[in-house]
Parts: sequence; C-alpha cells; structure tokens
Amino acid sequence: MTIQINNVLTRQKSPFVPVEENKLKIYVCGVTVYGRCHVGHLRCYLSFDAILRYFAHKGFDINYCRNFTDIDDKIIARAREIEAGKDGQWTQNAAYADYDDTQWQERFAEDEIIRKRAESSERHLAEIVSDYFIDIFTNEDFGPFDLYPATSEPRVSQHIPEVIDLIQKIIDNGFAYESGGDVYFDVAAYHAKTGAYGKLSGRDFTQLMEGARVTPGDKKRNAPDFALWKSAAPNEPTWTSPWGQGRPGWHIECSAMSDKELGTPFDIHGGGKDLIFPHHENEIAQSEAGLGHAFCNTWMHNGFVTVDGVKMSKSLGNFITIQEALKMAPPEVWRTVVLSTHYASPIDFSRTRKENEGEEAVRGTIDIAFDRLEYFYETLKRADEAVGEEAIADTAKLLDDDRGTKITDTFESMMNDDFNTARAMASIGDSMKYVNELCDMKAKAIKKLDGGRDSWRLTLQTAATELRKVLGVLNICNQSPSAALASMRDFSARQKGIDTEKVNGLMAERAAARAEKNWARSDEIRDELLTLGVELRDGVSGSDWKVIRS
RNA sequence: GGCGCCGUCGCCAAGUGGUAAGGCAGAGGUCUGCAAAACCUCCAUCACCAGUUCGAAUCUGGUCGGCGCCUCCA
Repeated sequence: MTIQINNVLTRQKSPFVPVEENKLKIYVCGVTVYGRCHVGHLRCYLSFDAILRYFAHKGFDINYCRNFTDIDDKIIARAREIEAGKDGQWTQNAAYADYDDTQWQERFAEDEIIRKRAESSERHLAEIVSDYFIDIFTNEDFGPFDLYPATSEPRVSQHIPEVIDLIQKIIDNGFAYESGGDVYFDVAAYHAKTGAYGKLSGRDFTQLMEGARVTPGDKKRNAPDFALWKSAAPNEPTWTSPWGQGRPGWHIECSAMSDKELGTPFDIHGGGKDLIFPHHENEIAQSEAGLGHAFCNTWMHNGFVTVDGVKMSKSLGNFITIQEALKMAPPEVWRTVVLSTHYASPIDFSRTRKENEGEEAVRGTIDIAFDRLEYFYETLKRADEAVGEEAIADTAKLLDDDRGTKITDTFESMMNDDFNTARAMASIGDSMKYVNELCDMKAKAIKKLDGGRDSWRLTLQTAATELRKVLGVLNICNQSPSAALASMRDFSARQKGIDTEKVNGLMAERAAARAEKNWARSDEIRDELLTLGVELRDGVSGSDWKVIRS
C-alpha cells in the first residue's frame, strides 16, 4: 500500500514515488526571523511533523531541510526600530495595533536584550536580531513541542556563495537581468521559453502581465519580475557580488539551499497555503530556470489557523503567540488539536475566544482536545492495570475479535490517504473504546472466555501495544499515563486557580465520611468540590478527582 | 477587479460518483450508596436551484453566503 498525496502542483492525489527508493527528501519553508512565532506557525510545523514521523514509521531515510530566512526587509526594519528606540520615530504596523502595556513592556525588554548583544559585537544589528529569534524559535517557541529534528537548518546569510552561483546561472541561461545593481528574474522570458510560470498557483501569465503596471522609476522590466539580488541601501547588511554590494532577494534562498542540502529534484516541498504565490511559484521558476531541470515533485500546503474565520497573521495583529498558547494548554494538547483536523483544512479558534452572553455555551477546541487526550491516557492506564505485571500464560490466545489487532493496519490506511490524521485519530478513538469495553468486562465473563483471564490480558496487552505504536507515530501519549494525567491535572488546576491542598483535604474528609457510610456529608462535599470546579471519580481503589474544563 | 478555495447534524470535523467516520453537546440505558467515569442505544441526506448519471454531499451550470491569494505572511 503506497502513500497517496494531494499534490498542489498537479491538483491530484497520486501515489508518492520517491526520487530515490526508500528515501525522502523534503523541504519545509522555515520562518523569517524577525519576531516570535504564533499558532499559525505552530500548526504548520506540527502538521508536517506528523507527516515526517509517518514517513519515518514507513521506514524512509529522511533528509529534512527547514531553513531560516535571516536576511529580509522585515528583519532590517526591526533592527531600525530597535536602533530608534522606544521613543524614536518608527511606523507601527497593524501588528502593534492591539498591543497593551504588558506587550509593549515585553517588546522593549526584548529590544533591550538585542541592543545589549549588539554592543559587544561587530556584526550588524539586523544579524543580532535574526540570531536572537532563531534562538527563540528553537528553544522557547518550538523547544517544548519535540519536533522531528531537521537534518539541516540552513541560513541564507551562510549561503551567499550558493545564492550568487544560482543567480549567475539564471542570468547565463537568459532568464534574469541586471538593472541598476539589482538582479531581476525575467518572468516574461522564462514564460516564453517554458510556458510554466503560474503552474503551481494556477495564475494566468497574460493576466499577471496586464494586472499590474511597472511604476515609473522601477528598475523592473515587467511587473511580475522579482528581485534575485538587491543592491545595497545605507545601513543594511551587505555582501559582495558580481553585481556590486547587496543582498539576496526573498525567494532565492530556498532555491539555493534546497538544491545544496537535498539535491534537485527533491520529493516534497511544504509550507503554508499563503506561500503558494508568489513565494513558491517564484521558487519553481528561478530554480528550474537556473538548474535546467525539475525542482520538486510534490508540493504540499497546510491550511491556515483562523480567528473568527479570518486568517491569523502578523500583519493583521490577530495572532496568538506560541508563548500565549502554552499558557492555554500543554504542547501535547496543541498537537492533539492540530492532528484532529486534516493538514490542508483550516483550524478556527473563534469559539475559544468568543463567549458572548446569550450565545449557546460551546466548549472550545482546546478543552475538547484536552479531555480527549486525557481519555486516551486514562484508557491506556486502565489497560496497563488490567494486564498487570505477572507473566501471561503460554496457553493464552487472542480473543476472536480483530479490533485489537488491526489497529496499525487501520491507522496506516488512514495515513496513507494523504495523511488523514483526523481519520487516524477517529480510528484510535474507536480502539480506545474497545479497550475500555474489555476493561469493563466482569470477572465472570472473563473466566468464560476461551483461555480465560490470560487470554483477556493478552488481548488487552496486544491492543495497548498497538495503540502505543500508532500514537507514537503521531507523537502523542508517549509519557507514562499516570505522570501525564498528573501533570495535565496540575496544569488545569493552576490555570483555573484551584487550591489543590484544599481539594485534597476535602477528598480525605469525604473518604472518611464514606467509610462511615455518611452519604449526606459525602454528597455535600461532592457539591462543594463541584463549585470549586472539581469533578469526583470514585473507584474500587479509592476516589480521584479531575478539573472540569470549560 | 482578476484567480482560487469553501458552505456536511446545535458546535467541531472526515468523506471527491455507490447510497453520510469520529468528537462535543443532547436523550434513554447498564454500572454505582447516589453520582462521575466507562460502555451500550438513539440523534443529519450534505447552502439553494437546475442538469449529467442506473446512482451525486461528491461531476456540470447558475444563485446566495464566507474566506484566501493578487504587497509581507506558516
């Protein structure tokens, strides 16, 4: 059974055929490091994480390249803002519109750190800025998420020779021109030769040419042309090139670095849907123009994270940063949220924020995922306890029910279909239900089974093992259930401001009341706990409690 | 304005020609001191209209509504 992927380039779902057998060469567009990441970035990298892990599970030897764009107008702009200082003259874009005092404080504290670092360095402030945010990306924003490690994380600033080399090839092939120190890609020339411009984004070349005019004074020949190399402006980081001092344009780094790290053509190029045009379209054009052969076979794009139906983006200022997200739920819950939706579909968070009076109370995406994850862990815990420590007799045989043995097969068939993690999660949920069903069996019924208790235990053990295997591929439920449940409860208690000491005191008091069969007092305490936001769970081996979410 | 995507149960969300996965919420039940949890049962014909087809949520055309890209964007 092969993996079917919806290829944006061909607009078809087709079997994945790697360039080299059993190898996956994949490039996922990284971030431009000028600020902290938000949930949109998180969604992207978590979506591709599941895809990467599934390829690894299928035995692929993975070469995964995820770049850092560390030379860019916005990085330079941030450097200028820092230079100007808190009270200096700089234009605030929409991203700052909703900033409150705390955010401004954090912002200026961050600026201060960067400024300090710059003082003890010979390097350009913009380079300090990008270094700083690469560090934040790696350690603070994505550190807690345990992403599948990239084979390489190239930075443009360290690949200037490769960039220059590629630009030169494009010029030599007649698809780029120098103009006043800049170098532009000649979209018209490229399209005349190949007819290929617009093949990824479905844009019509003629309309692109008509659509926009070249403004007077522009160094471009035609509107769709884009810069491969930008000549130096005052106070910018620059490098020496055959066309003078300057720096790379936006798209060229991905072309140069993917060719270097993966070789071309490579298998999969991924990123957010918003990169399709112009970024990826231009990447294809310049790469194929320079290299003279195909660039990448399969293009995959993840859907947006939206807020009230509108795309989350820095320029709109409607984003939830990853740091804020981590206060809302632990990393594993966020992963569960992302996995519950197909990678190409949007994820909307409006319901988690919109709690208007009169609106039907609906539980938020995060709370549902939180409870779902707890359900998974609770089920695994039950299974572990049911199986126990003692050895299972050799005479044990699996019960005649394939629900416990086809877990991996079902999972793979879901994942093979364009990495449908939503269906995979649903099938895991079905298996969890089956495990609970087994755990609910009465001792009498278990005895009557063919092979008795040992067969029952063997079946449970097999199902739990398979479940852990597929959950491991999705990189959730990897911890010991008890530890995970305890930390999730702590998280919720802290978040809701629940006094754990007080709850434990009430629990003890209730246990005493129950021992005396003082049901009235016992129920009274239950109600009291309920008002605290705590739900009781009485079991055979004593009572436990859980924080009610939402 | 151009190009493109989407509209599936109260909410979320799979499903791209063969007769609607799953989750949340809701109803009933088993279990329980009573509950909770767990498990069982029930709960949609797919925005609207017309067409193609033996057969459509899935294809075509139109209408209405939402969004995205076209400037930076995961």
